[in-house]
Amino acid sequence: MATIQDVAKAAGVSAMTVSNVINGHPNVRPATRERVLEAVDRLGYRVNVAARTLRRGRTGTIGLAVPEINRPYYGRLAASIIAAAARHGLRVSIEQTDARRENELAALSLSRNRLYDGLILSTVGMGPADVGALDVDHPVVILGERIFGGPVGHVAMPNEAASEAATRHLVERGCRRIAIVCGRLGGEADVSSLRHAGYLRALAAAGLPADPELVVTTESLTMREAARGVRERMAYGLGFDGVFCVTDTVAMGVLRALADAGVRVPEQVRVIGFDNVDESAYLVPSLSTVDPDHDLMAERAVALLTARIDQGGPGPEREEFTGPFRLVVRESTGG
Amino acid sequence: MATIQDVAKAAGVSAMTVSNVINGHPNVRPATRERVLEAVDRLGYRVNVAARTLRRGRTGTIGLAVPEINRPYYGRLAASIIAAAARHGLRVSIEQTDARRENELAALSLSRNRLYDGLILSTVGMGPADVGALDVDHPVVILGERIFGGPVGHVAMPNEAASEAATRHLVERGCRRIAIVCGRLGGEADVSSLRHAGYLRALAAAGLPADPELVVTTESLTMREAARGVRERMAYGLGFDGVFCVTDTVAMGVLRALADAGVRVPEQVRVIGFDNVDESAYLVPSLSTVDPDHDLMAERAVALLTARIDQGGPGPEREEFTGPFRLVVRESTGG
DNA sequence: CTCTCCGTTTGTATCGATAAAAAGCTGCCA
DNA sequence: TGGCAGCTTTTTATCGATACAAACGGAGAG
Repeated sequence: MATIQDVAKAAGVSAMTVSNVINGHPNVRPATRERVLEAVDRLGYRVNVAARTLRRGRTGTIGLAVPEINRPYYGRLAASIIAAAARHGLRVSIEQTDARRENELAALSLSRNRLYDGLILSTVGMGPADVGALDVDHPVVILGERIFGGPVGHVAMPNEAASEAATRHLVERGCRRIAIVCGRLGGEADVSSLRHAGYLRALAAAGLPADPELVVTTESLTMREAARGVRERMAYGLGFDGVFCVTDTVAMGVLRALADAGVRVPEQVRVIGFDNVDESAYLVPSLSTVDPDHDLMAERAVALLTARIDQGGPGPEREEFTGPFRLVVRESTGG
Repeated sequence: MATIQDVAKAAGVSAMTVSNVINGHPNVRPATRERVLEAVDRLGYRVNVAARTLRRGRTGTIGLAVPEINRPYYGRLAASIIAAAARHGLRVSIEQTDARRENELAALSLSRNRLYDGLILSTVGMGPADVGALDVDHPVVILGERIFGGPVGHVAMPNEAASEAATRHLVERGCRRIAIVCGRLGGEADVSSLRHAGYLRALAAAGLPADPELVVTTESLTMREAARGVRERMAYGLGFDGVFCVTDTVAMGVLRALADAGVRVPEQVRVIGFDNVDESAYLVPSLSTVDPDHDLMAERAVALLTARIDQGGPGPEREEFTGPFRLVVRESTGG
């Protein structure tokens, strides 16, 4: 594989001149540039990114750590982030954490290896006890909830407001006993707790009682667990006429469980989700949901990160951005 | 940020000894190892991957280029590949090509920048004219179809056989006018053409005529295009009682279009897909499909790639692996 | 005809880690 | 006590690109 030295020799110039040409520096005579480019072409020279990285101290790559890329929401997110990063001239390397605390911590420390210029992390498993890990000395942006401190950027969804709007929509469509399907409620600032809070607010605003029996908690936010949770709940009879699902993936599990029980949607039960993944519009019935503008969130996350990268350190203080949302009404709530 | 030199100084040893400790080399006295580890810990030392890469000539990262990570099949694939790569001690960097030829070519040349030790590429846009681009001098594994030459590894699905089995399944369930929804048929070895061939074989074996009107081709294999294609076809009346969809994503679009037209599945029309993505089991009706064992394919792709990486060059000759498949029968074919 | 000045080019040092080879050290045996 | 074998540790050189400063060369001024 040709090096910059080889090119220099072939073009009859010094390595520095080749470097200057490659990097588009001014003050290179056109004739020289020509000669160098011709040699680059002839030898099929490609810059060695490792060497450049070592010298410059930048890798040109950012890390993205998500629980599992194989979930519609994270796939959607990753696609947007890769596109946004490309606009900033950065590549994206993906780590899967399986939503496990130790893997999230490992991702944080990996980015300390200078493997990435910065890290975008979707925390799910870490808790307040890990606040120390967020006291980082390199650029980090947390995507999602469970933030607790440290000099990191933070991009969040409008969880409470959007959940309240989604639940209110069910109320407006005539639902009186509205269930919520969510993950475990730890009382912390995780996705389920925040969205649960919005759900409660909507109930209160409508003057509806908050029946604990209508809160279905699952081990994880997967289709399988959601379906299982709803089936168990229905074993005691259909006690609800509306369901707010904390994610669209959860909603898919719920729709399946309702279908298995012969419950018609939206006639008997109305269902609404959260995320507006691509599949939601094509389900039968199509799924009403909250659309959080993934592209904007991704763009902001990358922008917050590049700002921190450009200023060299982790960034001095905490920065936050909460995205907008839009209710998308479809068949599952009587569209 | 502390370097290996700083650690060496702090521990009162040479940099080499620190390196030996870090890399778990034998012949380091336990007491020394202790001292070094203590210093590493105290200074918060992390190895600089760029420097290591420069010296070793390996990056420890492989590239994965797919059309769009935000499609269930590619998400599923990426998840498996990331897991498989992790088992081989490798990280994965993802590029999105948007199924466009020039981006696929760019991915091939990027991997030449020594950014990756090797590349796994899902070709969709490239054609036989680009055979020259595959005459690579570094490790490459092509995933999927449209292979045409060059010293690359190749992992393929059992397209024809599985498509034939899927179509035969429809025949066995009593379908007599079976449609296929696929992408453009260029006559080349792309996914649509191969699966279309399997479909034709099954029809021939069953003594059914191959009616060109039953071939619905779409611009791209997305839910949107598939739904559009089926709607257009049905504008002239429902002329089929079974549909073989070349991917599950296509099937989702088809199911939606059928629902819009008030056609009942499987009573009036039976539908089968290909890929067995996670969502398929939860659709209503749940989708019969072909399960190609993604984990195995991913493991093989990574194994082919690491073999090529370990032997230094692109690898001498062409290697192929075609996975197994399994028919998964669910509600959409009368399960 | 010589001297500056400025645009261009080059030499040198360096980023941090590690392979390979050389040098130190121990302990053991003759 | 000398010498050797075998473990440990250090020295040296290098991976390839680039920042910086110094050197070069040609044009125009005096």
